[in-house]
Amino acid sequence: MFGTIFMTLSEEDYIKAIYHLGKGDNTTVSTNGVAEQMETKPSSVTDMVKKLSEKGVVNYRPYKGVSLTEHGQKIALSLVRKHRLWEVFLVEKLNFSWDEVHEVAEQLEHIKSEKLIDQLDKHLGFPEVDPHGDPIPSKKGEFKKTIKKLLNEVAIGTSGICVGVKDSSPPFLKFLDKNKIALGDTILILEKEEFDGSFYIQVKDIKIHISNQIASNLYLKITA
Amino acid sequence: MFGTIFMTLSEEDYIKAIYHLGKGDNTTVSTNGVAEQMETKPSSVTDMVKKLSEKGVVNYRPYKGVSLTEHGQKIALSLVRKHRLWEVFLVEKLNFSWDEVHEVAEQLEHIKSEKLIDQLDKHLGFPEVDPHGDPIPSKKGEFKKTIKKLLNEVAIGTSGICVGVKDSSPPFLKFLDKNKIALGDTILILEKEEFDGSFYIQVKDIKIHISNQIASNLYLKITA
DNA sequence: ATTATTATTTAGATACGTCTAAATAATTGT
DNA sequence: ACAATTATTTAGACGTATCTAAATAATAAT
Repeated sequence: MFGTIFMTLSEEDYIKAIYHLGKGDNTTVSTNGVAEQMETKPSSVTDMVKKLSEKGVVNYRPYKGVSLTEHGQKIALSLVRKHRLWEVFLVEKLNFSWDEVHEVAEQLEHIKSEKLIDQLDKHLGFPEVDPHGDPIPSKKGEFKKTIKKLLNEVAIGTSGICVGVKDSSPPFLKFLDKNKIALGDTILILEKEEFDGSFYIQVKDIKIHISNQIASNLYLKITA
Repeated sequence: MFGTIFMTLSEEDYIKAIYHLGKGDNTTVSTNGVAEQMETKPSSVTDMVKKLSEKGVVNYRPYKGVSLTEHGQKIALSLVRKHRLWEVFLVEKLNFSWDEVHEVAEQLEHIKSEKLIDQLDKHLGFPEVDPHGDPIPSKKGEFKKTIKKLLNEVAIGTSGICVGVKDSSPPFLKFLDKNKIALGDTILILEKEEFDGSFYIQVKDIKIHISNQIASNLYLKITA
């Protein structure tokens, strides 16, 4: 097997876009779809997709759309791996917040060095998910599936990452803020109070008690 | 003052090359010099230097050479700062060895995020020198001067980073290896034995005794 | 099924960064 | 001081990645 072919920055961005549009499965995606995702013009996509096809990383049939080859998928997964590892690094080691990491990770994911990524992975303690709760592919490209659930639907004893709210009214957000619950936090479900459906949960080493109404408005991402 | 103008990868590389050729002072350097440093052709340098001149980062007079403007120097120092901080990161946190860091740092130095660098600096404990003993410019562009000296010429009590050998014969290198002295190691001069000119030194928490002959063949880089 | 609409591709242009070959300026040797 | 040499620039070309405008294919509507 030859080492991964050299891809330009731009080529890598297209591969990632096609990957994300195809939702990780190898779905065929449209030229216009890619153009929108990349904030570019359809004609540019056609040009690039032809080139990627020559390189053997996508399957392209004019007017019929484009999908990643096996090789293309490997590259996409490697990029996703790098992106998410860097996100963990930024949050855990450099005090970035949940919503600041994407732009920087978008740059860092293009750095080419196998050793760098392997060592970064080790340095971070081989994390399984990124700060948004999304799974980090292994070196070989395997990764766990995750699902999004409301907190009140999650089994006792499992933990997940807070990824969103159902109710985004100011009072609710204020409540979360007061209780130091933020997006990106890992939440462990300790116990359910059957009497009123309330929950005992643990957020960053602090145990708190939340009503069922709160629980049914918080989305967690959990490893399936 | 406006934030730093956007520079492409290529432009940044030229700025750094001009900076290094000018040895940090604002010396005027030749087109051919830059071409050699960059491993490119003189005509390419002329083209780029014209563009950089338009952008106000270099002073360029045809046939007379090129130098950095104050703005160009700021950019160069910022690149050097980033490069060296990343080198420290790679060695201290990711177990890279002395000689593996350059290529990767060369890529990382182009990442654009002020917060990233500030936090990285903090994460590393605000280091003053990189693994090669070269000083790291502060955010404002100031940095300490360093000089290279033979170990036997260094004052007692000072420490420096091992950056080279005068005698590179196999027996000498084998001696260094046996005594766990490697390039990049910080060496502290503890005491000098006046009787035979030998030295007591400390390398990575270990005290050792070396002859004057050894001491006069080891180069240290010390902060002036 | 034919037309209208939308999606996609092609053709030709532009900006960037590079190159080679030719022209011109600066420097060196005698 | 002039010729020879070397350094530098100019002119014209190429590859990458993009764009606009026009042409063509696929899809939807009646």
